[in-house]
Amino acid sequence: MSEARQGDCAMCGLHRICFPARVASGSDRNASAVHIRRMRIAYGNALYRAGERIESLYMVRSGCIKELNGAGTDHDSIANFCMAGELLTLQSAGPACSRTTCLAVQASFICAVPWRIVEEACAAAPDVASELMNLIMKSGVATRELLTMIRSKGALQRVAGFCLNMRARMELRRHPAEEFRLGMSREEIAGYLGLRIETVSRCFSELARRGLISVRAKHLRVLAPAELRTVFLGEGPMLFE
Amino acid sequence: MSEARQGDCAMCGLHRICFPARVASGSDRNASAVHIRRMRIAYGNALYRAGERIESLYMVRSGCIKELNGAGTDHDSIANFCMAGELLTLQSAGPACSRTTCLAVQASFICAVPWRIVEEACAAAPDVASELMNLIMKSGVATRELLTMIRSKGALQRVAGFCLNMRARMELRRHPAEEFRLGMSREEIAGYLGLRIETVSRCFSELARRGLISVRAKHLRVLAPAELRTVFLGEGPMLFE
DNA sequence: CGGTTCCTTGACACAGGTCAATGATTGTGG
DNA sequence: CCACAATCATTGACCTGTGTCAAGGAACCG
Repeated sequence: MSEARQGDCAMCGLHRICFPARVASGSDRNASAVHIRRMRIAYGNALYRAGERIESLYMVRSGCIKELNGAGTDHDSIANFCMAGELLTLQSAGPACSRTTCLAVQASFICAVPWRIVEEACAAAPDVASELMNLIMKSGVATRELLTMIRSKGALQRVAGFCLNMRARMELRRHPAEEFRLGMSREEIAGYLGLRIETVSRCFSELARRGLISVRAKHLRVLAPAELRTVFLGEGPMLFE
Repeated sequence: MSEARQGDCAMCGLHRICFPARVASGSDRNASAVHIRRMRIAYGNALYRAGERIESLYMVRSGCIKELNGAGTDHDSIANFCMAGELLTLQSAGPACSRTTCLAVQASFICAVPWRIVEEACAAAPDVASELMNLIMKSGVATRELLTMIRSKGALQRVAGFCLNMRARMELRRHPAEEFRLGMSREEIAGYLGLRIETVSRCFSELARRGLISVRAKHLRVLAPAELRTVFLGEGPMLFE
């Protein structure tokens, strides 16, 4: 059973893009199973909290994790949503303690590689080190893009951008991209986008009214990505009618 | 002359906190002078532009540099202001091309260390490597804090936070912290904070009316940091009167 | 000193926040 | 499996903070 849980990396749908697997198998093709630890986080539970020492690099295997600045007591501190195939911890790794808290937005499975192993792999293989550096910087770029969006775009544009972003990430992981399930609540989306839940709701409705998406509860279907992009890029705020 | 320009690291007021100096002098105490290159960027000129290959790690020695996402053609893309003693390039270093454009907000002096030297120093000294990693992550934390501020705070709070932030950074570099010169224009502050110049102006005026700061053109004086912090932390938006 | 650019201030409009009521969805116990 | 409650999402009416437009005023530069 433990054997089975640890040995199925090759079977994992994410194997193609799995950085942990590449790290762990640096020297030995079969070592990955030994070093990668699997864990399940139930809804609402923490993977780790601010102030704790982070001993592993984590990847979301399935589900959705929200990364909160600090203890995450304020509802306005969602720094990022991590979907299947994405890495956590990149902003607060190393010897220092975590500055973020990671909570499961829905029941999630996580793969973990001890940082010690990551560091060894980086020292042994320069391409792994530079890939890690690239991943860290990319995570910074994502934050900056969110910042730019929130500074300069209206509510409808933000929500359109959110839908497109989610779609792109789903597609990257080879999920069916047209229709998928949002793991997070309206409140979490609102906090992430710097809006209120009522506004998020109104924007979803408006986009649905225009026939660009369809939403029912947490099920989202992107009907017209091209027009959605037009809305996202378009100037000015929400403009009903 | 070239000797003089390169040899005065020990005379530099920033020497205490200068990461480039520490990197360059890793093996040899006197090597720093050899590897650190100095340059002057005139007002409005670029240190580098998006798409260019970055061959050095840069530090602002004096003046102020604005880091823009992408080409920086939009006026809403200011990712950061870099003041004396602060590092650039941390988010877009390495083999990839720069994703940011760096322009001089005012005439500035820059110190540069080739990334090749940085990498060598990191390989040779693990504490330099971990310090670099820490610096990169800290720059990410700053971006996240800005994001949180803009998502959750009103205009007056943002401007108060901006004043406090500037003050703290001046203090860190041993500048006189009560009164200093803002290098950037109102338009640049507005773009950075996600506001319009009129709003920034009104907020400066309001804070001055309350006796917390005094502003005349680009000269800023922080009169009551404690009360300013109260405004910054306080809930709700601007609230004239 | 005159022109240009930047900053300040005012009047007004509107996007989105707030408050409140209703409807949908999920979870629980009989 | 159905009722019931609790939570979450939607929708409407209204209000306010900040954007927009416009008109001076101050600072900078030749």
